[in-house]
Amino acid sequence: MDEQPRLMHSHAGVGMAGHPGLPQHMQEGGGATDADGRKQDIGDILQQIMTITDQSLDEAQARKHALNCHRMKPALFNVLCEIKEKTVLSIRGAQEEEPPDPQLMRLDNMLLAEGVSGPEKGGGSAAAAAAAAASGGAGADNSAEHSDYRAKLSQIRQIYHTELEKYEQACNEFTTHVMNLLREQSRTRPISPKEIERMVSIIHRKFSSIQMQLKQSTCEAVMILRSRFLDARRKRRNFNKQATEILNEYFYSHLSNPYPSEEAKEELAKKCAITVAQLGPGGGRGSVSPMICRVSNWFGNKRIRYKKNIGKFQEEANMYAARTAVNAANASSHGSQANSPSTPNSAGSAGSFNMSNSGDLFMSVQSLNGDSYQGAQVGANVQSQVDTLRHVISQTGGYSEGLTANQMYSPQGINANGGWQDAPTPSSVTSPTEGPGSVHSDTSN
DNA sequence: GGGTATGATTTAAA
DNA sequence: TTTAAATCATACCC
Repeated sequence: MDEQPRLMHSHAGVGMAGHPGLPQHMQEGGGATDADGRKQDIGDILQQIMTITDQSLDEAQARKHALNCHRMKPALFNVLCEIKEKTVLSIRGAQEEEPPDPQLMRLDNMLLAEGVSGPEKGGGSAAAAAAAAASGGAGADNSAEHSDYRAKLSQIRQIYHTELEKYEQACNEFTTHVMNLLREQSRTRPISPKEIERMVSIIHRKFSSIQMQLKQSTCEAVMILRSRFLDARRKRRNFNKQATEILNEYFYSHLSNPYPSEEAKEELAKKCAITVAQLGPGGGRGSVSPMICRVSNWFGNKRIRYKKNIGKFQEEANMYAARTAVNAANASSHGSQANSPSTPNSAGSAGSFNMSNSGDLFMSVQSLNGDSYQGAQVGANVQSQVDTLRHVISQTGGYSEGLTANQMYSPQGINANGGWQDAPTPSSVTSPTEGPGSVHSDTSN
């Protein structure tokens, strides 16, 4: 473009009497024949312009060149300038600055907050961190899931940036192309800088609307990913049967005070092979380890459900009482006096706790005898109790069959106030002591 | 599909 | 911070 485009400012002063669109020289020496000839010329030029698009590129270039060199061209150009002047006036109103699109702003903010746009934060994202924080301390243990989340988010981020770059490149290319075209066209028709500016802004607007679609899709993808991630975290995973049995054994053998200490919880978690659960805010019950949290959850649920419906749990209580009694008896008969009350089953075998010191066991065993509980019986011989129990079992063919719940088991652990017999002081299970009103005894005595 | 069991979460209290 | 209690949400069973 070595030739300076003839922009609109070059036509100042155009217009005169006779023919407002024609310059002076076109109206001079006017005979009828001349006028007719001029009209014919203009008509020809216009006709050529109209048909220029129907021609091949080479032909069009040749025609264009011919037009540019035509003697009537300056006159025609000025006519077009004048027409343009009026047109530009009419479109001036549409040039107003538009306020930023609120939806676009929302999308931008969201992408920024999710870590998709803006600077990348250590390969992760603000959202991942937020999700981790929302999970209530389970973050470290869920690193696998987090890394999965981060990887997917990073993928989204990458796709987003690639697409965005493509759009921007296409936008720039298209803008350059249109500007070149307009510059080229400005040789044959008047084009104001504002008009070019306007065209560019139209192009940018079109591309930004496409960008908005991209941003919207990205946001949706992030939302889906996030909801899936969080939903997965909320999923309940049942404990396996063995874990439930271990927990139940502990619960029923510590019925008077089913509040395992932190250590006991940890031990239980290990014993049960409790995996990391997806504990959300509050679900952790304030504990440090998520595994311990799950144990705490289990005990919390168990305590409240047991208390609410003791009758329902009687059979279960009987069963576990009998089982622990057998375990105690076995331990006792092997001469291995239980000596580790603090940590469940530190001496016991495969998945059962040694409850030799558990007063709760006695409560159940004594109930099996049909005797009402008497504090004086505290310290009764373990073996005799177990023998009785075995007798009952052999007679009934099962732990509870043939016996009513009341015969087998009477609700224990709950005091008249609806609380547990032992003070609900957590972590006291390590060494159950005989408090006032306590109904259990320690066999080690 | 509906009922129940059960792990997780939330809220309030101590 | 832990717990009780209520509630939610899902797994499981029929």
